[in-house]
Parts: sequence; C-alpha cells; structure tokens
Amino acid sequence: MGKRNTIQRQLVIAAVRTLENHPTAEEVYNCIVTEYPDISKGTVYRNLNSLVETGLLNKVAVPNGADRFDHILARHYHIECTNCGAFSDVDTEYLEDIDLKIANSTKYKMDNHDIVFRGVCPKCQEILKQQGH
Amino acid sequence: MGKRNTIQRQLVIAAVRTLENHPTAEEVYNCIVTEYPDISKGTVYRNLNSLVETGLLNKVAVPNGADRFDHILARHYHIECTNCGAFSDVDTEYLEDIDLKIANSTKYKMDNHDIVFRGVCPKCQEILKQQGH
DNA sequence: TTCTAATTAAGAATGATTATCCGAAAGAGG
DNA sequence: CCTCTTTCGGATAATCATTCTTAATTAGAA
Ligand SMILES: [Mn+2]
Ligand SMILES: [Mn+2]
Ligand SMILES: [Zn+2]
Ligand SMILES: [Zn+2]
Repeated sequence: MGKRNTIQRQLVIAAVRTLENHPTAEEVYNCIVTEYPDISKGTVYRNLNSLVETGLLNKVAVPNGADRFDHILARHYHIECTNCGAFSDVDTEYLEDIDLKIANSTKYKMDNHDIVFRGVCPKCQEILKQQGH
Repeated sequence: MGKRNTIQRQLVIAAVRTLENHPTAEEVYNCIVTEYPDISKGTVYRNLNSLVETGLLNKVAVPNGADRFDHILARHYHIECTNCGAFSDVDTEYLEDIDLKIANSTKYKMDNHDIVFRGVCPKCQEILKQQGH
C-alpha cells in the first residue's frame, strides 16, 4: 500500500544527490541513462514528483527554465546569476520572524516563504570586466 | 527605430492594469479578445515580453503555472494560497539590508530579491474549517 | 505622401511536463 | 510456491505554455 522502492526510484534520488546543484529533470535523466539506458524520461518525472510528495526532495521553480530539484531539505534561500543562470544555495538563516509578521498583516495561515536573490556571480563579474563592462 | 505604439500594445498594457491581480498571458488574451477579436495570442506574448523589457511591466514566475504579469513597478513581495492558488501582493517594505548582507557573503553584485510567501488564505481557512479541517 | 523597418495574425514548432496504455514485477495472503 | 491485487515502468501520445516563421500590414520618420 506504500511506495515501492524500485531501482529507478533509487537511481533518481541518487542522481539528484550526486548532481548537487539543483538539477533539472532532463539533467537527472542524462545522468542516469548512461548507467541504466533503459530508463525513460517519464519515469524520471514521475519519480521526481513522487519524491517531492514524500518529502525526500524539494522542487524549485525558476523563471524561464525547467523546474529544479533540491535534495537539501532544510529551509534555505537561493541566488541566481542574471548573466550565466547559475542557481546556488545561500548560506544564511531562515527568517522565521517575517513569516509571523506577514501572517499577522495578511491573516493567512502561514506556511513558509522562499527568497530568490538575483545578481551577477563573481565569475561573470570578471568576464564582464574584461569585455569593458 | 524605437518601439511602435500599436493598438495591440496599448490593449495589452491596459489589460494587465485593469485585470489587477497578476494575470497570465492567457488571461490577458481572453480579456482583450472580447473587445478586439482579431488579436492573436502570439501578439499578446510578444507585447507582454516587450513591455517587461521596456520596464513597464514585471514578470513573475510561479511554480506549477504560467508566468504572471505585474503592472506595479515598485519592488514588493507576493503571497500564494497553497489551497486555491490566489496570488496577491504583500504590503510591507522591501528588505534592502538583506541584499547588502547576501552581497557580502556571496560576492555577487546584487541586483534584487523576490520573496514568495506561502500559506492558506482567510477564505480557504473558512472553507477548510467547515469541512472539518 | 512615400518609404521602410517594426509589427501583425495565423499557425507551425518547440520545450517541458503529464497522461495513457499495457505488460512486468512486488507484496499480501493462503 | 500460487494467486490476486496493486504499483510501477517503458513507450509514446497528448497537453500546456511559449516561441518561431511567414507573408501581409502599418506606424512613424523623412
Ligand atoms: Mn538549494
Ligand atoms: Mn505584485
Ligand atoms: Zn554567472
Ligand atoms: Zn485560498
């Protein structure tokens, strides 16, 4: 009656963990297919979503791009480079207090919040500098 | 040599302004097509993106749904109801200081940040209560 | 008014994701 | 083990959001 722990399911979560930096479904598929050529893209999507439902992965929506999957379960924020699209974790504490504040002002039963920072990553700053900003 | 101020462009920005609550391209199209049946969906998409480039609109990406368009240009935050999907503005000041803080720790040249809160709206709280939470 | 680059409508194409189908495999129970 | 029930996988069609292509039209400069 529960979820079956199939080899495909194991491969999917392992791929998200080894790829580390918020891979897309496509990237997860490409990672798995070299070792296990029979897997189908539909299975990757199905398992990714199932793992998100089960709470073993998080899904992160990114503007102008495919959804990304995150194996880090602790609440944390992200930063996106506006130049190269790199999507990375931000190492800072979760702002509990603003959830309370916004719950009060909006009367919502607050769940959580996401923050996405946007800017130019150090690598791109270098490159842009050399091209005469 | 610049952007031409076509009737379609005017209709698109007017629609985003009258629809108020972060309409999708589809909703903008549906709004316009009743008055101006000849407009095509491609034109709506093209003008929406062009208006975003020009800085007259903002685009907001939402998980599991089409992009939304915002005619409010001041930086502000959003809250999404996890039950009904309502997507609304949050009335609080922009947190300038965390941009500085994260710029320091990440060495990014910081641009801005978005916050999306998630919770259950007052209306849905009522409904869920009546169904015996 | 004339000229031309920008824009349009229509629909094809694309990219991401989900749904459908049907056979295979797993688990429960005897 | 054998059987029944259910979940799952692979293939592929379908859907959804968005962009691209093309030939015709038009806004706005000269
Ligand atoms: Mn992360
Ligand atoms: Mn808004
Ligand atoms: Zn970068
Ligand atoms: Zn709601």
